[in-house]
Amino acid sequence: MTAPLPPSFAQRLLAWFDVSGRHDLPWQHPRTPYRVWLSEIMLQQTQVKTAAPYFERFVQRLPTLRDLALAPLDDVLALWSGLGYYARARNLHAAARRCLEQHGGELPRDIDALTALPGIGRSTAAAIVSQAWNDRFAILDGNVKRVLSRYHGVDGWPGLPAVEKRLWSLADQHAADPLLPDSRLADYTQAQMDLGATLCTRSDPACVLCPLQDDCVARREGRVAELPTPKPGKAPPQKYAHVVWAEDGEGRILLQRRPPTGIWASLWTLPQAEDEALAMAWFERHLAGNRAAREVLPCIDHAFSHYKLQLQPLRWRDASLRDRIGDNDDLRWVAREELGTLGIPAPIRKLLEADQLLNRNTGP
DNA sequence: AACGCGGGGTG
DNA sequence: CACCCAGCGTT
Repeated sequence: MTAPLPPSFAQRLLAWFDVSGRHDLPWQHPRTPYRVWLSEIMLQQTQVKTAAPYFERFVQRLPTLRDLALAPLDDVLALWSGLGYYARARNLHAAARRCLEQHGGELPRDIDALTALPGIGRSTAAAIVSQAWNDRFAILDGNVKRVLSRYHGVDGWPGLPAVEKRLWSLADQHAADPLLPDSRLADYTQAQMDLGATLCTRSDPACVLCPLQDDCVARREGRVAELPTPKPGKAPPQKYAHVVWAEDGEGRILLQRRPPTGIWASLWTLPQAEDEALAMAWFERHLAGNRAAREVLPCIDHAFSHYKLQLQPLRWRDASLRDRIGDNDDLRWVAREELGTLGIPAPIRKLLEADQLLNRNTGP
């Protein structure tokens, strides 16, 4: 069971809408089922400013559902040209023809019959019946997802099924508010979209003007900029490398300073090679000791913002630098006690210090 | 569950 | 340039 919602969500939204909502959108005058339907289709993934001129031209050329159904598809596509997502136009045309055949030339008022028409999903069907007939159905478009994510502090990308389910549940609860009058479902639907489009915008929302600011969870917790959770980016590429862990007879570790730019710039780390062969070659080039006497340690996984790195440590004990390559500024033996005084990448430090801990606990 | 569709706006 | 926008249908 969830706690009862503040009963004033819809009321405050409506009071705000009466004063500050958008009342002059082309499809509001007159607000007929056909015009509402057409506007909702045009506004799928398309902003009002972009769609408005297309809407005006479309209804001037095809003023009724019957005109649309009887028009050649090519005419409809021509009116759509430049709007994008042309499947919307094909679906619109097909749906109009089906209305002519199956629904007496009218758009059905039944939500399931609407959803069965091509191009009309759950949210669009709800937007149509609520705006055209004041029927009590919740919408959940991008605007409402953003408003509800912030207002209720819902974490997670709204595209995730579990998150979307939660948002639908919240939208349904608000629409069921008994303080939301039967006569005002059209305005309530429009008010949510107006709030999302004009105040509760994706970036830099105008919270000080928002009618919901007093009990908005994101506002209270300072998480307005973090919600809704952005769509996860493409999986970062996985990269691999080997690191050479060489110790001398006294247990000191050979560390190398990274170049001044790039990842881990100027930090001290284990010498790194792109693959096993290059790691072996690095050992051969710089170190004297039994090349074959290496330990293959468990891999280390580390995530950067733009890629993931898996490191394969190879360890040699009792190694020494070849005579002709002595200590220099970028390569040095470091005693375990010194590790704390150097800048070392977290995963490398963890690797080295885990070993130190192990030696202390189980060593002779 | 993931993807394609698309032109336009935005940081 | 990458990402997002009054989503939906397909795979």
